Amino acid sequence: MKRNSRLSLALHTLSHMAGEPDRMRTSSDIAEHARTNPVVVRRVLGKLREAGLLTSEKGHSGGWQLAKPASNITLADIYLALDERLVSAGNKDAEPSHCTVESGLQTRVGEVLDEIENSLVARLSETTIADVHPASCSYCGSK
Amino acid sequence: MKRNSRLSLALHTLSHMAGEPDRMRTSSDIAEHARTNPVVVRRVLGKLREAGLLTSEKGHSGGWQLAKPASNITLADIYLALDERLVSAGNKDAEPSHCTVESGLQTRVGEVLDEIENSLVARLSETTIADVHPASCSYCGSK
DNA sequence: CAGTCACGCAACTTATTCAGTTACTAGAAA
DNA sequence: TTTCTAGTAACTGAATAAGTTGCGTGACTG
Repeated sequence: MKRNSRLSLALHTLSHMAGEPDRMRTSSDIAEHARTNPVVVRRVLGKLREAGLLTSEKGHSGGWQLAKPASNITLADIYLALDERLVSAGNKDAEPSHCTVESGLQTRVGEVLDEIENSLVARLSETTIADVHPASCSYCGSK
Repeated sequence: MKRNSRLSLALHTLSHMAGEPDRMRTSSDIAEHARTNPVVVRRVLGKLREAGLLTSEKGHSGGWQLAKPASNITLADIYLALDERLVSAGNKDAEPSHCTVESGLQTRVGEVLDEIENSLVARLSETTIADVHPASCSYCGSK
């Protein structure tokens, strides 16, 4: 795959699920649709389950389902569940610099990036899975 | 270094320059402050020069300078100059899917990610280098 | 003019990340 | 008991990007 594939895969899968919330999907089904591998799917969806967005069941007729209505799942939920930090890179080691100006500036740059990161999450929280795949979707026979 | 290092390096360097706009800085100076390599610095700053944010001069007393006032350089300018696409991953190959629902959904997911990307750039355009390193910076003797 | 300094650039090396893959275990239903 | 599915660990391979080396080019200096 390519960059941002986790977020893209999650978004894709959950949007699919939003179309038929009652259907149980196996990781193989999902992987086939997303053109990837069942293990990769389980890895990504596992994070979403930990965050309470999905449920999974083992055994016959097992698989994955949304844990709550699509309109209650925002892109921020997904983003945070995946531990993505696209902008601020999670305030690294930050070994203190020799120079005071340097140190102060490093801190300031980190602050600014954090602010941007927060803005991004705020923006993501304004869109739900239901917005990505509206009930009026012309491709789905609404069942 | 680590992830997002280009954006971080650029931000750091330009903020530094904002403190003393008239000073000519060599890539070695900058690399030392940023704890990295002169060639890496030139690679990143070269992109910013292409975008008209910086100027560079060869030879004795050569180096790098801001091409315009710090308050006229936004984070979006930097972000775009670096060709970063943190969110939308730049609408890849997109081989058409067999399935109509699939294809429509892929398109839709791409649209959503593009919208988020645009929001991010809009947010970045609200902050300038001067905001990152204000003239009132307590660390710098304002000269 | 010769020497030095700095950018420009290409090529290579190294480290990291992550998707992909294989193989196995555990649990639930038929 | 068989089968189907998730869960997980371990490994592989590709891609990305930083780091490094070396050399060319242009500009200032003495």
